[in-house]
Amino acid sequence: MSSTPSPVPDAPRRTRRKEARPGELLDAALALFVEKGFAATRVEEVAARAGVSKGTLFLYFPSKEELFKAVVHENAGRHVADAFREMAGFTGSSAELLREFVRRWWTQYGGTPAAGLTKLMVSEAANFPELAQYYQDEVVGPSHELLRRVVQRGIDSGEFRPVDVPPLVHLIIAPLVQMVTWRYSLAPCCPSAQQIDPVALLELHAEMMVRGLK
Amino acid sequence: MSSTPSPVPDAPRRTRRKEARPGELLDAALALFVEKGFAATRVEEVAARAGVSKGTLFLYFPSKEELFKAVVHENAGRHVADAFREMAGFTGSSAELLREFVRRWWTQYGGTPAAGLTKLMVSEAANFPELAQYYQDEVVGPSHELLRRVVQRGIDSGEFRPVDVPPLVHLIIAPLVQMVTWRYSLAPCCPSAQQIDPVALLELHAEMMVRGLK
Amino acid sequence: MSSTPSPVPDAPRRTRRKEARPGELLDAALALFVEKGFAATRVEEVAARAGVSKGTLFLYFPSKEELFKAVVHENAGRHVADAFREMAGFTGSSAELLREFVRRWWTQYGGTPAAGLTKLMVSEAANFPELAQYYQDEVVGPSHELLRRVVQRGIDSGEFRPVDVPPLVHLIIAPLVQMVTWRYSLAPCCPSAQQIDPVALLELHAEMMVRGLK
Amino acid sequence: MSSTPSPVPDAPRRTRRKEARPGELLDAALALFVEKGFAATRVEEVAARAGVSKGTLFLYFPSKEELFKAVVHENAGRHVADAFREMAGFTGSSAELLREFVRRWWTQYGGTPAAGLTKLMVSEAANFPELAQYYQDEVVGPSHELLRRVVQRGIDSGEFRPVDVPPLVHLIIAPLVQMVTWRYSLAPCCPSAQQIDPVALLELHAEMMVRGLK
DNA sequence: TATGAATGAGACTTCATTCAT
DNA sequence: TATGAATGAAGTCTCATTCAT
Repeated sequence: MSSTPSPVPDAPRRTRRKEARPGELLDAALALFVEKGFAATRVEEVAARAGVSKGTLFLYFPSKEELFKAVVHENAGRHVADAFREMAGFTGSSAELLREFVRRWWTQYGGTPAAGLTKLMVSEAANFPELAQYYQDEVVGPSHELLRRVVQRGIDSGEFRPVDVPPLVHLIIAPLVQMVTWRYSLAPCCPSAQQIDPVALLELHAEMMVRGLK
Repeated sequence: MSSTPSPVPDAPRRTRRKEARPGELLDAALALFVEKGFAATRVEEVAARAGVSKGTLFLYFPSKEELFKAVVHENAGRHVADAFREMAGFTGSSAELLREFVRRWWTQYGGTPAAGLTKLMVSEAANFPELAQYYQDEVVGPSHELLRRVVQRGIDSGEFRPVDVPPLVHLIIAPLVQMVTWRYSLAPCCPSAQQIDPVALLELHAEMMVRGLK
Repeated sequence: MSSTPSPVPDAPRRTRRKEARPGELLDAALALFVEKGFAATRVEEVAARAGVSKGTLFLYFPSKEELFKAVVHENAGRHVADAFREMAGFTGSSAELLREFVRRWWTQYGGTPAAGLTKLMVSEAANFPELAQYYQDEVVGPSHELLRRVVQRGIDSGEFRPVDVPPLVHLIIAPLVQMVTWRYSLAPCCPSAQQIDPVALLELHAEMMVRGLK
Repeated sequence: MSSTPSPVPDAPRRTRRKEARPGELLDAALALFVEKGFAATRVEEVAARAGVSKGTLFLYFPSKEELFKAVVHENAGRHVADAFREMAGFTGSSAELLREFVRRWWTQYGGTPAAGLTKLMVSEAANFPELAQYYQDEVVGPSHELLRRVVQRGIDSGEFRPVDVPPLVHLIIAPLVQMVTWRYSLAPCCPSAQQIDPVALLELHAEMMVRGLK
């Protein structure tokens, strides 16, 4: 532990650790809040999972509620902004753009630990209304906006038939959200439930949407 | 929303209503557990909403956990069995059968307070694994089985193109589950979010599925 | 239950039962208080053991404390007064009087359920100081007074050597009290403990006292 | 009696005394359990008497029951083992050995706060059967065994007349147990009762036993 | 900065007591 | 008089938060 073979003083490592603390705590908190919910998670567990003591957690976050808010802020929004940027320069067909969106959603968000945030917001929205609003504004709203543009692009180009766009966007998003919600709630408890390959499911989903829009 | 906080406005104290109490308590518990989660709901709140005192609740349910279990048992499974029965005798086209399933799902479940159970299970599955398994066995499994039959019926008759049925069933169910999950989580907190008419959304969903299956 | 084969109306039986109620409740309460202590005994148990409902108990005793006091009053004192009377007319030797006292103590008190009162007072004296004082005045004091007279009689007649009477009385009483305390506390839990025949023990006790006094 | 309610009069709040806490809590618990019984003692009282808060008690003992068990384990058995050791090397007459046993019993146990354990076990044996058995095995059994040897030694050497040893052992022990039981139950409530000097009483007891055994 | 012992508000649960029937 | 459903004060235990070290 305290024996450093390298002659370099341990200051840099300590500094790095010190700066890494909040991130480690946020990761631990995300995982535990997702798994057990906000109320059923004890701060001591979060601290232990991050490898620090209970008191240390409170040096970085003034309360359990603030820790929760930081978890949401840390994990929300980033991916949507990225997606916006990357979708903007797309030059292929709208069908292909839709397929690309679904694929990217999985690799950048749905398949990562950050996806647990979705279930977390579902569970705790009523107890943290201002966070729910924030999540709505930063994640849900922009995501829908992005998809509205994708669909409108297809309609405008004549590739898709004219449809009522907002409801359709809900239908595109629902299976994505549902998939991650499922993965972090019932799925871990139910070995009996048949496991569906996420990628295959998403491929089929994109296919169904494209066919339904022709 | 505007549901009566107390069953009778001018009810006297200490009325004896042994028969009605369990049901009133279960209704109150469902609403509060759905809204705030199991841990964040106090038994005293449940009792108050049912119009009784804290102690009375424990006359009917030996613990908060048992109350929770009773809430799930009370609200799970009933509707699925009904749906099975009514779908069995259907004689129209499979496209119409699919549309009928979606419509019935809304009138019999999605639009009723029992739909809150869906969000409740998402939130509490990890804390009540045995209940999650029960819910999987009694509700999720049978629902998927029912839909598998509906789709297979269409494929067998040549009305639907051949598809991998299990993933498709997930795609049919996802928007339904997502809708109620949404209604009991983010929606109440976000007036800014555009409200989508459920019936219109479900009509479009059925339409997209049918088109995607031709 | 309600079918009475006898043509006699059930009024007399009811009347008899009504008058017997307090006694049945007191018996039940004595047994349970002795077994589990005052605080750990629930009034509902007492009522159930007496064959009535919880509410009925409160028709006869205004509170659990008053029930306890009634139990003590009911069982205290009676035996001592009897003993006084019977000892008064004794004409044999003082050694024989001492033996007779010990024998009578067992048949009239130590071997009856009322003996549980001894353990009860030991356990609850601090929580019911005025009852402890009452018990001291009605039972302990008179018992010691009685024995003091017995011993003094022997000394006066020259049958016993001169001793300090009050401490000796304690020594005569201790094994009696200890025996019943034991029977209602550790003995029921410890089958491993060798069972001593009470009568033999008391015979030996009287013998030791008499020998020690010669 | 005049024992310090708080360990240090001007002790600051929130002192960290991890080592000393369990012992202080056990002492406080012994005193209160003896005085009021297990059920009637509130954990908050125990904590207050030990000079800590309610929550601190649960840092050291996981429940009130475990605290009780720890109190018994802490105070049981120690003295018996000591007595065995010291009696083993005795070289005087058996009469003197008996007197020495009684004296030692008082200085090492009967006159110390640990003597309250005797009354505690009498009161709570039925509610903690496994502890009663433990107490029987660790304290009562060995004590009787020790005294059996003492008496048998006297009989073997011809100093005592032959008697049935087990009942006699009960007679030797009864006044000792009775004395401490008394001191922690009725005595504190009854100033009217004549106070007997314990040492004088025990001297007389030993004398009576020795005389009765000649 | 980091620790973890200490705190005390708050939640579940029990049960003596009340009261409508 | 008898019942037992209903009540609510009180007790055990948890855990977010504080603070001496």
